[in-house]
Amino acid sequence: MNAADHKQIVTVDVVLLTLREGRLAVGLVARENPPFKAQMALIGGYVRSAEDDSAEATATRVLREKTGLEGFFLEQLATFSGPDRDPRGWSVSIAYLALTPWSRLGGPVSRDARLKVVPVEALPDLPFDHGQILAAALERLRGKGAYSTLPAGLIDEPFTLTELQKVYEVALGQPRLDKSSFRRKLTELNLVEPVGARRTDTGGRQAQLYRLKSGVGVFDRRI
Amino acid sequence: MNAADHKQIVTVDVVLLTLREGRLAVGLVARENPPFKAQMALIGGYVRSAEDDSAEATATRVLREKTGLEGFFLEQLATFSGPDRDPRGWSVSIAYLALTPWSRLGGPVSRDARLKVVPVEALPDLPFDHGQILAAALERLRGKGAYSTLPAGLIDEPFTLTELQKVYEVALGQPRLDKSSFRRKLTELNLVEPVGARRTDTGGRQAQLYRLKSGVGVFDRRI
DNA sequence: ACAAAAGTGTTGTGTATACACCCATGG
DNA sequence: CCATGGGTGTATACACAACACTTTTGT
Repeated sequence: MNAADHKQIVTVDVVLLTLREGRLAVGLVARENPPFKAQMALIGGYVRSAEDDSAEATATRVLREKTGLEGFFLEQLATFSGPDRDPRGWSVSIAYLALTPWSRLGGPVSRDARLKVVPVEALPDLPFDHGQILAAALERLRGKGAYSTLPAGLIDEPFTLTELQKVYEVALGQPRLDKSSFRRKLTELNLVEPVGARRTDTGGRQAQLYRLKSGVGVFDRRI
Repeated sequence: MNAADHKQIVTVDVVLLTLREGRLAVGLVARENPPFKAQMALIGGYVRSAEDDSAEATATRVLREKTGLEGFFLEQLATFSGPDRDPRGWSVSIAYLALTPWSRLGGPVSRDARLKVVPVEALPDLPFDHGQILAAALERLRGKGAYSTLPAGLIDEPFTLTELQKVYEVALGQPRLDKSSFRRKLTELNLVEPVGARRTDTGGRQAQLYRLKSGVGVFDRRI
């Protein structure tokens, strides 16, 4: 075993998903350096031993650097590796899924022209194996979204149940969930709790606002 | 950013699980080198850029080196990282879950005295964060086992349905699954198919033998 | 009064659980 | 003919999807 055997490149890539104008969208940045300079890519960067306490810390840091924000929902996805996925050499990318309401990106985005939030149905060609990583993220959202409150990370709290249902429909790729079943499950499983306000700007009857009871809840039944 | 920032250690650790005498057990090897020399630890090793085509290839290789065998069921678990988990420095461990029937280990194990298969209820202290990695593996087995044929990787094909049910009971930590429901689900969801032989060595009525229809099947209902 | 959106009931269909029962084989 | 383990049927309770219906608000 020679010296080169220990020189793998270690990076983190984050799939930052949000819901923009009713469509699932992903945050991409123009790459500043080669390879693939100026091409749109997932938010990512090298792990820095000196400042990062874990790969998750790297994810938090690169998100802060590219969006100016912190406090995203963040979950490890999977790790991609091999000699060919990066032209610089044998590389490891620890991939993360991040979720955010669009309202948080609406402001700061304008300050950093490099960050673009692109609908997943209108993606440019992505460098490295970022297409695969994004596919894994969407599959996780669909899969885990069916039995957890994961999709709630895509909108602001508080929300109305109708709003939340629309988020689930988009996240799961299901055109129409049943209103009655959806509400019963969320309330009976104690996943949401009402806040003392109602939404008044919708035209019809004023809707009760809710928030999640405790972070991301996972349950055994499907939504 | 200085040069040390790119010098993370990249390793792979494999949680090799099997079913030994009715109990869940994990394959451990005595470490040959410091740190923690001679202590029992998960099967693992450095990623070697020159010979490994991916982290999964590293997992396959270290399994071959420690057990003399190939062809295990293998699935990526998660990646553990940080400055403190390994005294040698900032490290990344890509963890894998491997499953095997005990019969495969029974033979070659005796050839390599370093490999021990230890019941998970009688574990020694493990080095690094191997305790955490093992916990993640058991949780994956329990979680995914409830809606997939994952636990079948713990026994030989062909098997009787009673045998398979016992494996599920141990893997999921459930003392007693209902026989009728278990059988109905496996057959109605087309997960197993009968082979043309029956088990004759059980005392009572001869049992039909089955095998999995197509690798590890995942389904939406619980077992 | 009407439209629009929120929110609730009702009903048929299916699925799970628990349990009892029958079948085949060896001693 | 009894013990042992394999294999099947059923009844009750529960969960779900679909759909209709009622309620509240703005215009």
